[in-house]
Amino acid sequence: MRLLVLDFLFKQQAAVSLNDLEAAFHRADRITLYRTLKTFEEKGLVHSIVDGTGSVKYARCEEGCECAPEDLHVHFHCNLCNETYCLPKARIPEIALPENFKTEEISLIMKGTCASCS
Amino acid sequence: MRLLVLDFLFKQQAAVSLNDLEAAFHRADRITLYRTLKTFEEKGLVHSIVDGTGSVKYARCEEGCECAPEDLHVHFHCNLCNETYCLPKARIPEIALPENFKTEEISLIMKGTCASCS
DNA sequence: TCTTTGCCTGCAACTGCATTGCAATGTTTA
DNA sequence: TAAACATTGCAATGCAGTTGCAGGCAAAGA
Ligand SMILES: [Mn+2]
Ligand SMILES: [Mn+2]
Ligand SMILES: [Zn+2]
Ligand SMILES: [Zn+2]
Repeated sequence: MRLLVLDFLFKQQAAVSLNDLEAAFHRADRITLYRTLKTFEEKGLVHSIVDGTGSVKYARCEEGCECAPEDLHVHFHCNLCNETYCLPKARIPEIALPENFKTEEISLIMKGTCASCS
Repeated sequence: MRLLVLDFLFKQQAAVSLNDLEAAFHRADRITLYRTLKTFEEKGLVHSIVDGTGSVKYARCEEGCECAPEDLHVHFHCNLCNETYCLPKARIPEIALPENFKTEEISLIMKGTCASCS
């Protein structure tokens, strides 16, 4: 099961929600798929994306990704096709914070119209 | 009711969730508070923040804010005190996107330790 | 003043996503 | 083979967000 899911995830262009997975593997139990995603995330195979649509998306991590701040990239959610894409080439720039703020994670979500939809 | 909530919101340093409001106005109904926030957001008095904690936060808009891309600022979620702050002085820099991506909204959430907690 | 109209509020119910407990099944290891 | 461990499926639960409906209140009109 996990191998099938991993294969599926690595073939996707866009990030995948639990519902997407369920639709692709209608013979597998929703909970199994849920735990599979959690396991993959824990092991650093995928990263999760909270894009504000209400359902968390998952996408594979780049080769050698540690999910560290320097590995972070922008995510883009298209309001037309409703897909969320990783933009690994759009790195998140340094942000100047007020005194004594210590950053551990950054999430940058852009919304609009993707290339396929425009 | 709305006047009380508006006054409360404008006094806060950190963004406020529906649960926060409910705790502050335990005599008011949860739904009324919910709809009050929605109304304020619709009228441009507050903006909502999806910080990935599972509950949406609300904070007042700056004077003259149109919630347009140029009004956008960074939000910071402290993992210790669990508060989410607006950082209106930390503007979101321009991000270079691939060809044909059109941006309508940007959300930049930073997580870490805030000044009060460090 | 009396009535109509529209807005505000509260209760109840419902949705959808995420999460956990537990038992059954399957797989590895001693 | 037997024990230990990992994976899966079912059921149930929690929680944030959302909607329908009806009563109450207050402004606007007759
Ligand atoms: Mn990504
Ligand atoms: Mn803000
Ligand atoms: Zn699109
Ligand atoms: Zn803090």
